[in-house]
Order: sequence, then structure tokens, then C-alpha cells
Amino acid sequence: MAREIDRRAARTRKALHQALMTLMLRKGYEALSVQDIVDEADIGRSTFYAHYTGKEDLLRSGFQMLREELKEAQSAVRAAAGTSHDDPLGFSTAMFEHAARYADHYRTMIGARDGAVAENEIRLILSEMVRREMPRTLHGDRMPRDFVVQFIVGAFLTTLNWWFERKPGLLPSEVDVMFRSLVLDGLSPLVDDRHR
Amino acid sequence: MAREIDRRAARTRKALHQALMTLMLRKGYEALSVQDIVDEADIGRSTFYAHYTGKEDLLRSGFQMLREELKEAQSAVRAAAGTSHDDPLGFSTAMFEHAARYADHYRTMIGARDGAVAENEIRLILSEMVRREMPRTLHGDRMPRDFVVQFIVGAFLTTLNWWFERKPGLLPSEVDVMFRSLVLDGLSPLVDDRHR
DNA sequence: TATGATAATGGACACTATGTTCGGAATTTT
DNA sequence: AAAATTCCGAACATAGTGTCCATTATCATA
Repeated sequence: MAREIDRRAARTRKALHQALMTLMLRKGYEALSVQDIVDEADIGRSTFYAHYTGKEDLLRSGFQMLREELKEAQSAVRAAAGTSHDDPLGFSTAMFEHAARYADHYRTMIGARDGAVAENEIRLILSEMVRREMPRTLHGDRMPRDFVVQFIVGAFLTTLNWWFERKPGLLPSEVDVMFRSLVLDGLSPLVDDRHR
Repeated sequence: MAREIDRRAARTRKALHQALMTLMLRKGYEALSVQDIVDEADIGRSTFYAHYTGKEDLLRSGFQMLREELKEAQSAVRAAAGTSHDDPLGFSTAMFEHAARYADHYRTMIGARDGAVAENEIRLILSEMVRREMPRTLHGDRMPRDFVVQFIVGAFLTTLNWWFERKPGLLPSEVDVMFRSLVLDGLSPLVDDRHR
């Protein structure tokens, strides 16, 4: 069978991915140059371009691989254990634990707020706005106000994005109703069997 | 009184902000160079650097101004009309309408997904995961599944971020409880007087 | 293990952008 | 009108990009 990838190519790719991870943890993604990466990986620059078009391509291909691995893993689990019946948040517990274990990695990937300058600023503005309007009466301290504010702002931006990208035809009022419904009452009204 | 800014400086700044907006709408933020901006604004390059350290600084200062304007505006409204009593989402209706009117602007600001490559990929992975686990029984078609998925993923990432940035001491299980509570039941349990 | 195929190397090159400096010109302030 | 400030534009040093190519190293396989 000759349809395997040349070992050299495989090694090169692995070295590059490895170097990318190392450097991202150290300096963050934005700050990296292709130069940095090939230096860290100890790979020729022209070789890099023989495999990827740039650092973004490299990063994407890494996630691509991860995605396929996860897909298989999940299928396996799904086949073995019984599907957690009707829990739309079944993933959360495991994911939070995973995130805790690999906190550094998650931070660099998600907290990579370098790129989206505009979105960050908008988040700030909206946060101020929401914080100001939020009733003092937040029922004890079950939930940190801070957290609630972020939740609301995040949901708002998600809604805005979905609206623009998927259903630009909807009216503002229609979108507003959906937003408020989801944020105020959550998912439970949408799920059949009441829990608890 | 000598504490006004030189007119020339003011003009320069205005021209630069104007040029930035124009170009962002045309090509997006990431694709812009300082060169592009000063060309569009018809301003000398060295002059640019006399005012800002780079395009990010320029963008930030724009938002800075906007933020202060909004703050005043909101204070004014707040003083005049009665505060909308205890509605933690009081801002939403007006904001959605505003967004509809200036859709192009919002798109370029928020949809600027060029920057956060990693976060985008993570969103994709999580979306697949959530979509797969979401019960078929989504109670009619009151809410597009699509939208619900994005909502869940967004809330998850928000939670993760808040956890890491603000309360890294919490246990995964504790965070999970908060996440599930907010996403499943929404804000209403937190607000005193029941609505409807 | 010889050999043809494939990949890696490293240096050269053209290009684009960055950020700084400075003298002279233009405009504003007083 | 003089003094102060800002703008201009060109020059410069630096850094990174992406491509090309001749040479060398490694691999697949018969």
C-alpha cells in the first residue's frame, strides 16, 4: 500500500504543530510570525510554505485534526453508553472538567482576545450598559452580578450574529422576542419532559 | 482659555477616524494597513504616528469617544424618563432596532471574525457537539435549532472566560451548576417580581 | 542494497509594511 | 506680526512575507 504520507512530511507537520502550541502558550497567537515558528520547530522556511500557506493555515489544520478525533471519540461513546436522554447540556460537565485540567491551553485559545479588538470594545460598552440597568434585586448572591452581565452581553451578541448571518429577514421586534425568551426563561420551556 | 486642542490636530484625527470607518466597511479591519488609512485620509504617514501608535490605537480611541457619548446620552435618558423598573434586558429592544438600521456597521464590527481564528474553530467543534446532543424534541419550531445551538455554545464560552478571568478558584462542578442553571432557567429565577 | 522518487535545506530576491527622524513649510494661537 | 505648534514628505533601518531553485538528505520499493 503506497497511500501513506511520507514520513518526512509527517514529521515536519508534527514539528510545526508542536512548535505552534509551544509558542502560543508562551507568547500568544497574534504575536507569532512564521519565522518564529520555523525557528522553534527547526524547520526550513521554504519547507513551511510547502505545507501551509501561513500560520493561520497551520492553526486551522491543527483544529481540523482535533475535530476528527473528537468526532470519532464521541461516536464511540455514543455507541457504548446510552445516550443521555434529552439533556441538551450533556456535554457541559465533562467539558468544564477538561477545561480545568488544561486551563493554560484553553486560556490561550479562547482568551486570545488580541484579534477581535472591535468586539472587545463593544463588549465593554454593552457591559456598562447592562450593569447599569440591572436591578439591584438580584436575588441574593446565588449568581455573581458580574457573571450575569457577561451572560447577557454574550447572548445579545450571539443573537445579533445569528440574525445577520442566518435570518437577516427577521424584524428587530421578532428577534427581540426570541432573545428575551431565551435569556429570561432559558431552555426549559423548549424541552418536553420537565426536569425536577 | 488655552485648553482646547489645535484645530489642525482635531481635523487630522477626524480625517483618520473617518478613513478608518470607510475602509473597514469596504475591506474589513484585519486587511487594513496604516498605509491604507493615511492614503485614504490624505494625511502624512509621520503625522499618523504623531497621534496614534497604530491602527489598533486609532480604533480604540474611536470606541473611547463613542463610549463617552453613550454614557452621557444614557445618563440624560435615565434622568428624564423613569427607569424601566427591574427589567434586566431593558436595553435590548432599542439596541436591536439600532442594529437593524446600521446593519453594515454592526456586521463589520462584530462579524470581524478574521482575528479570533482559534475561537472560531472552537465554536465549530462545540456547535457540532451540542447539535448532536440536542434532543429532537425541541418543542415545535418556536426557536430555530440553529439559534439555540449558538446560544448554548456562546453561553458556555462566556462561562469559561468568566471562570478563568474572575474566579479561577471555583471547582468545575460549581461552575457547571451555575452554567446549567442560567442556561436552563434563564434570569427569571433571579429577579424578584415574577413577570406575566 | 541500489535506484528513482520525494522532501528538506538554505540562500537569494522582490516586495510590503513598520516605526523613527528631521528640516522646512504651513497653519494656528496669542 | 511673532511665536508656537502641527503637518509634510522623504530617507532610513528593521522585519516579515512568499517564491524560486540548485543541492543534499531521506524514503519507498523492487
